[in-house]
Amino acid sequence: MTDRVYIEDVFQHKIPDGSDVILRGWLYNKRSSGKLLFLLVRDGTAVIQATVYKPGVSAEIFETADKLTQEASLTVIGKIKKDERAPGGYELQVTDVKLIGQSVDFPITPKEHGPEFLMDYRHLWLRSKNQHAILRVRHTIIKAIRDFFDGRGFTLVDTPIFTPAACEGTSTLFETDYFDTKAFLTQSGQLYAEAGALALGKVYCFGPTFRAEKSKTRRHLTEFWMVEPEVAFNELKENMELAEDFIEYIVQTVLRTRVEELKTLGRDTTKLQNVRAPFPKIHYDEAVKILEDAGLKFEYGNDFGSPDETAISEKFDRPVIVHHYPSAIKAFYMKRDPNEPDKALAMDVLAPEGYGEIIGGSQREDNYDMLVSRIKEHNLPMEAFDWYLDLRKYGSVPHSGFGLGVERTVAWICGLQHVRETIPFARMIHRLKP
RNA sequence: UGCUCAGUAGCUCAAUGGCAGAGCAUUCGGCUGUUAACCGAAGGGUUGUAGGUUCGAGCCCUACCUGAGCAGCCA
Repeated sequence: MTDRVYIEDVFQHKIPDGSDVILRGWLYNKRSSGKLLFLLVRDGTAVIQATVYKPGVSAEIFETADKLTQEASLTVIGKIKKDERAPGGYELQVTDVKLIGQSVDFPITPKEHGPEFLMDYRHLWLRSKNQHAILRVRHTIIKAIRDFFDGRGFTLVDTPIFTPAACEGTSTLFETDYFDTKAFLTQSGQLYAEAGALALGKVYCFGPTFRAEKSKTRRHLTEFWMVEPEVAFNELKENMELAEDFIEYIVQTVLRTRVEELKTLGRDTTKLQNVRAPFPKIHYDEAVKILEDAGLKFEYGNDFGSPDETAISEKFDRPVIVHHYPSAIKAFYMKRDPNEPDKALAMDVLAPEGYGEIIGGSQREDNYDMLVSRIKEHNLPMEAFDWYLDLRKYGSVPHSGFGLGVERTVAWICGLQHVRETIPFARMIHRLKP
């Protein structure tokens, strides 16, 4: 009896040495030594070396194996053997090979390629080892996000992608035609999550968000995934504590379960080991002092630029939380500190190693009249926010939340230079295909 | 949108203003232990586009196109 097995199970010693097995997959690479062929076969779980010895198989089978090309799909039948010479310590001694689908001139060779070429062939690039590792880490991060909130009694509240108006009024939105009226693709589910929090207490939304800014940097996508928890009765302090516990949980889960993938990516994990709560929490004024001490040109009252964030995060061995930003540079819905009326009860989490802002959050304005004047100050259309204002009319409470960018988090944990590799099919200003 | 850089074989890159090149990939040949295998041979080019300078332009000049990095915006 010959069973179909996954390669991963072979390396995890789940298949007894000497077993006859069937593997189904694709040809990753091939080497030949005359009468001996080395087929590197991948099936999505791992890559195994399969050997075809000419005198050991029929001429027809040997020729089939000899003519296989990169990424041809195939079925191989053979015997699993322990062998020190094989990568991973196991190989398959082939008795039969069947070609399923041929692959002529596969564009991505095992040599170097530039990012533009690889992004053009993103649908095929996903078949390579590093991309497997990244996507598996992404999967684990997303699962950790959900496990964290689910384990704390949060309810997932899905928020709409079509929205009637800007959430924050600052960013540029993608506009679409919606039955002869305008609709915009959401840039945040937060306002709806607030409604959810006042209904269910602890909620989070998790979905794609869209920003039409013409950003061309390694940190920006036009379509990215964001998770946004929102908690009734939480104030700034509890919000920051939730954020640090959350990030600790994500990072430690990846470190525990994705050791191999991080090794494949060449990620030095020593700095990730430090990611334990509590994180350092500094007031905006302290952050400004760090910049002044570092000799950077910075005007008090401004938001931090990318080089500023890097300079601040370099002072710490784990993510740092900056709070009490000037309210003038923050969104209309952020509550001001009664003791410091020019500052918002806002907080950003800056990742180490120059990865920048991965979380932005705040305590929300919960007073009806204050919120009305904020909307006026920001020149936002009052009628678009009538339902949002209702939340302050009927049993308003202090509440807080934040948003975490999934792709920036993946880039940081994987140690990648660019967020374009952290999502299967990136959408950027110059990239709508594939 | 601004600044900087780049565009040459399928890919990654060379080529002082003077014959268009290499490695990999592909095809053919060789090899029973390869590890991005190796050895030998062959095919493969409107040098991003348009114009200009020059006896002569891949190289210099102008415009445009495409992309990358940085900045702003933000997660």
